[in-house]
Amino acid sequence: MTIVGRLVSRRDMGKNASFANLRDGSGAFQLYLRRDRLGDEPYAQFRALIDLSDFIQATGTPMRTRSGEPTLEVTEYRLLSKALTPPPDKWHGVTDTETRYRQRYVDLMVNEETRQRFVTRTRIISAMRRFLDAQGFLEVETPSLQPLYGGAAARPFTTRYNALDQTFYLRIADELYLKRLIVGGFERVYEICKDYRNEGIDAKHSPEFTMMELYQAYADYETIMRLVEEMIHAIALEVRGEPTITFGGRTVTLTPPWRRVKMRDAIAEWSGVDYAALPEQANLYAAAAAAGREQGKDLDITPGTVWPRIVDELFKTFVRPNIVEPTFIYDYPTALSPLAKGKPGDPTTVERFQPLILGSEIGNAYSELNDPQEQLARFREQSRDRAAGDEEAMPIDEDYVAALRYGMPPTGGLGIGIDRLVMLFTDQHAIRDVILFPALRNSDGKASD
RNA sequence: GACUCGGUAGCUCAAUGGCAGAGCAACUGACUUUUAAUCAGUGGGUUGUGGGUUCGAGUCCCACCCGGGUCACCA
Repeated sequence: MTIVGRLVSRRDMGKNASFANLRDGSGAFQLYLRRDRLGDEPYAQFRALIDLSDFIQATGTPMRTRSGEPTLEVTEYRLLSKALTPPPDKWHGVTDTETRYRQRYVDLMVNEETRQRFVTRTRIISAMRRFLDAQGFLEVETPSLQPLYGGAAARPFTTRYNALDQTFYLRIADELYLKRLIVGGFERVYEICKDYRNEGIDAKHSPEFTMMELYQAYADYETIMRLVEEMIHAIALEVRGEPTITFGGRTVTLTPPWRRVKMRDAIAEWSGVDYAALPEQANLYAAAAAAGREQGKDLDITPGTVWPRIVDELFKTFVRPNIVEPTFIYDYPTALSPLAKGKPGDPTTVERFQPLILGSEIGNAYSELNDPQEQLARFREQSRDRAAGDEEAMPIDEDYVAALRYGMPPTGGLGIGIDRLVMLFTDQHAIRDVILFPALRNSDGKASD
C-alpha cells in the first residue's frame, strides 16, 4: 500500500521508531516507522530532515496498533515537497481572525471546520446548477466590465478600458444583459457570477459578492416563487440530506409551499400602519413614528425621509425580525423597484417578492417590466433622483430600452445572494467567513499606488 | 465615517509603572505500539509604528497603522 499526504503530526519513540500522521483530502492516516523495517539511513534521515507540513509518499504494509488504529508500517518513504515554515500550534491552531482571513491557506490547513464550510459552499452552488440545468435553464456569461452599469441601486467600481479608451464599470448586476438574452429568444437563462458594489463592508456585506440571477420567459413572479421554494428545498436535501437548516440555534423546515404574505399586510399586522392608505409622506411619517413610540422600537427615520424609505424602515424594524419560517413577502411599492412590472390596475404596486428565511433576505424577484415606454419613464425618474444627489439611482440605459422595443415576452426574474444563502446553510454570521479571500486593507498600511 | 475592544516568541496566551514569561512548535538528549506521547535540557522578542511623560513604559498620554464588534452607510 502506498499513500501520500502532508505530515501533520509525529511522535518519535527513541532512536528506533516513530509514529506520524499523513493527511490528504480524504482524511488522516497513521504511519509507523521502524528503523529495522526502513533501514538505518532512511530512518535517520526521517528523524533528521523530515518536518511537519512536508509532503511525503509512504509505502508499507497495513497493520493495527494495540489500540486498534489502522496504521501503515512503512518500508519506504519519499519526500515529495519540503515545507520551510512550520505549521501553527497543533492544539490551538490559528484563531486570530486577521491571520485566518489574510492567510486563508493556513486557516484551511489547520481548521477542519473551515475546510468543511467551503466544501459546503461549493456543494450548494453545484446543487443549484444541477437544479436549474434540469429545469432547462441555460447557463450563460455576460460582461463583468460594462460601459454602463445597471440592474441594481449601488455605487459602482470604475475602471479604464485601455483598448477601447473609455471608462468602464465593474458590474453591479447582470440583470439587464440577461433580459437582453430573453429578448433575443433564449427562454430560460441564468448566470452565477461576482457582482461588485463600491460600498461599505460589514458582517452582511462584501463589496465583491456572488449572485445567481435567472430569467424565465412566459413566467411571472408566482412562477418564480414556486421555483425558489423548490430549488432551496432541493439544495437542502442534497447538501444536508434533510429539508431543514439550523441558524443561530433555530431550526426551520424548507419544505414547500412557503408562507406568502403581502408587504402591505405584513407591515399592517406587525406595526399597525397601513402605508397604502397613507400616500402622503407626512401622514406616513407621523403614523410610523407613532407606531415606533407605541411598541418602543427605534425607527431610523426623520421628517424628511422619503416615502419608500419609510416603508422599508417599517418592514425592517417591525416585520423582518419576526419572519422565521421561510416566507415570501410580496407586492412592493413601485418607487422601490424601477425594473419591476406593475400590478394590473394598481400603479402603486409592483409584482415583486423577497424570500426570507430566519429574518434574512436571501434574494429578490419580480415580474419583469417589459414595456419599453414605461421602462424609459422609470429610468428618467431615476435620472431625476440622480440629479438630486442620489448616487445609487440607475443611469438611463438607452440600449436596454431599445432592446425592449423589439419585444420581450412576459418574464419572471430572480436574484439569489449566494453568500447569504451559504451563511444560512453553514450557520455563519459573518459574510467574510463564507468567502475564501475576503478583501482586507494592505497590512503594511501603505497605499499600493 | 463614529464609538468600542484588541495587536507581546512561528502559534495560543500571561505579565500592580520595576529583570518580558508559559504551553505548543524548533533544536539537543532518553525511550521500538504512540496518538495533545512522555521525560530532561537549549535557543528564540524593535511588546503593531512614531512621538511623549517618568529615575524606569508591554503597562500611562498623543498621533498613526492593522483587525474584530456595534452603529451609520448599503433597499
